[in-house]
Amino acid sequence: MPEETKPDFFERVYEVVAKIPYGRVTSYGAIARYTGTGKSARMVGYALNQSIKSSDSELPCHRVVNRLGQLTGKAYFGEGVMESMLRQENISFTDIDTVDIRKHFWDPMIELPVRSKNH
DNA sequence: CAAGTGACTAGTG
DNA sequence: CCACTAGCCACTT
Repeated sequence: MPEETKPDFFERVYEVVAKIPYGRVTSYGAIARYTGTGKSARMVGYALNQSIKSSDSELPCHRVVNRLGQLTGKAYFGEGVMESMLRQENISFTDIDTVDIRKHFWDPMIELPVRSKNH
């Protein structure tokens, strides 16, 4: 029987998400670009969806929002859970379902050290 | 195997 | 600003 044949892309997404600092948020597209796939922002959300199902993921997937700061994945956390988690981290909101992404945006392309082959 | 779906985004008009 | 399109790709029907 086939085992979990997850693409490496999923694993790379998990690595990046695990490094999002407390009190910061990033976007699906930003993660997609950092992992090298560019336009597959949809798969980032898909990967997180898979991880959240295995409850012991421990990934701060609540810190991932869309490019406008909207909590497009809140439905997968339970009622008001995502908002609560973000507010607990002192993240400010500009609307009912929207965080102030300009203030809290964390771009892995900038903030994470680029993996160079020379190290 | 074809068609539909989705936690997205950038582009066009 | 709004509506629509194309690209993306794993997964479901």
